[in-house]
Amino acid sequence: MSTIDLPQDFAALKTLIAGRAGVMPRRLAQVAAYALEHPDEVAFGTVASIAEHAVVQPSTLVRFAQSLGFEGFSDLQEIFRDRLRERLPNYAERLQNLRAHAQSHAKTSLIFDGFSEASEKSIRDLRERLDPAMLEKSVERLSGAETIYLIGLRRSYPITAYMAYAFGKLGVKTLLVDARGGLAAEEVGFASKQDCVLAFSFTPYASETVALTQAQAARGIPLVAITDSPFSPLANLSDVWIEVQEANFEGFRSMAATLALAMTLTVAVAERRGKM
Amino acid sequence: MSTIDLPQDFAALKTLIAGRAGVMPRRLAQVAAYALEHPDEVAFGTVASIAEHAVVQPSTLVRFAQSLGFEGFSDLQEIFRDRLRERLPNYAERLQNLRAHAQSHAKTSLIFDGFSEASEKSIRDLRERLDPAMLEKSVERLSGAETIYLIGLRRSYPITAYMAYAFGKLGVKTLLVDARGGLAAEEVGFASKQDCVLAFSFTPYASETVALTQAQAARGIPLVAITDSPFSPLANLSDVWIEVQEANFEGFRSMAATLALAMTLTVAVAERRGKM
DNA sequence: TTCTATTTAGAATATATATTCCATATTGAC
DNA sequence: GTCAATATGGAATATATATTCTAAATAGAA
Repeated sequence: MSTIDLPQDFAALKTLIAGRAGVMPRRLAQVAAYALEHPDEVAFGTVASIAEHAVVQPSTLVRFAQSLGFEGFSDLQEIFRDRLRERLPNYAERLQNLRAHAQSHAKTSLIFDGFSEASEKSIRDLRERLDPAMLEKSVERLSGAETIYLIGLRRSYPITAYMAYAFGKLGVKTLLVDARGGLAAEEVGFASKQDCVLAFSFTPYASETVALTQAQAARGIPLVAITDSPFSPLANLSDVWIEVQEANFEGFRSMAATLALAMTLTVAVAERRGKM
Repeated sequence: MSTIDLPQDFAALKTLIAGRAGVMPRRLAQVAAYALEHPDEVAFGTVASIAEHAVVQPSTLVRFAQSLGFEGFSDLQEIFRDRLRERLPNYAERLQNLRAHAQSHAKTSLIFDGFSEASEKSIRDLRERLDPAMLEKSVERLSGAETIYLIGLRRSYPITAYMAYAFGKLGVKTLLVDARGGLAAEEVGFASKQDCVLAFSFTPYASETVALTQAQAARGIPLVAITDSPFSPLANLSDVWIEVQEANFEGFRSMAATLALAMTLTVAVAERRGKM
């Protein structure tokens, strides 16, 4: 059996197994049925534990994997694990798959696919993980502010730039702190305790963002932080902070989840303001 | 340490780790940060492989787990595995819960839901509609340029700001045309036929973007346009243009699809450049 | 039925993996 | 600075795990 037509993802594996369902020896068919019915067990279990559940011998699992063309059971198990971790195949793997299936697509489309998937995954993850109470607290704090100071550099700058624009249209007073004129520290220095700082920073945390935010926190200016880990230098500066982790493709992190969150904050704050 | 207060699920684990983030020894903090950032790797990896990725010794992982009260690393790993097990089958359920929960509790969560769905829909739509041939042409034209002039104002400014940042990191020469100093027309006037203009504009097309782009097209500068309709004033300025329609929530259009496209162009152009 | 080709069970083995241990390094209090 | 307490690196070890192997069982063809 050649290595070329090995299934690379769960869908392909299912197809392969379904195609052979009729001509499989009894015990192998038993394994196949169990595997498709309990994919989680297969992903996490050991050969021994899975064999026990499927009521076969451990060696049967190995033979099953080999009969599908895998070298051993571990290779087959990887497919089940990838399914759970929703691993986005990287560019090189995509190209390989493409060649294997001889479909003629454009290379750039693959890259677009990758970024689309990263965006979708990021949003899905944040939907599951976002803490509604903390979101509410953020909106409350921001809507209480006279002026919102937006701090975000490098990768986070597009986010704050968007918010400055949208808040502007909605009549919420903001100050976009950028490092352009080298006056960032002076600008944000005008913030008072009636204002609020909204800071964005992600690994590797831009030192200027961290320094500016720390300085304001030390002065007792209310702060809302958006960052990617409890270990972020922004996380321990404020009791109100939101964790956002973006998936990446080829090392380029999506911004889709952060942007959706930014839009949410913008609209929610404007709406609450309007009611007061 | 007693066994009683051991975290039983991922959320509790995160809380526990976040609480100790400040008072953790260096290497243990390093493990904690890695674990929260790459929960999938921790779920599936071996002590050796995880240690390698986190750049610590295998024994550090065991000590980390023990410092949290677990008997060994394997017990801790179970929490990470449970997290993945729960997710896939219950996803639809969780979404429903989120909606139900949001309705009773927090209005802001509903807004976030709305923006998430708009983002997901936008990306899905673009994946279906994007013409690979036109995408390829865009990459070709952009990668042939000496300098890429990025034009995008208002809602499109975050996109061009992102591209300017990412292109910069990748060593591709760009000029971000913004209206800050009122010098946009002069800046973009330096463009030559060896360069390329990449313009973004969506309804209602910002007059300045349209004017700047028209002027350059009239001078014969190569142009790639990203816009939202064949009737856009940008669409008939260039034979190379891409249509992107974003879904909106409460009148606020998503930017997820445009951003995924922008990332694609950035990476594809940089890659093609690298090969020449 | 009889014979042959497959398939299977289970033990044996080789490999991978988590954990422990201890000498060395680092940190923090005085 | 000095000392004690704590943390770390890396080798050693015990354990778990996948895989292989062989005799026995089963199925299929004549």
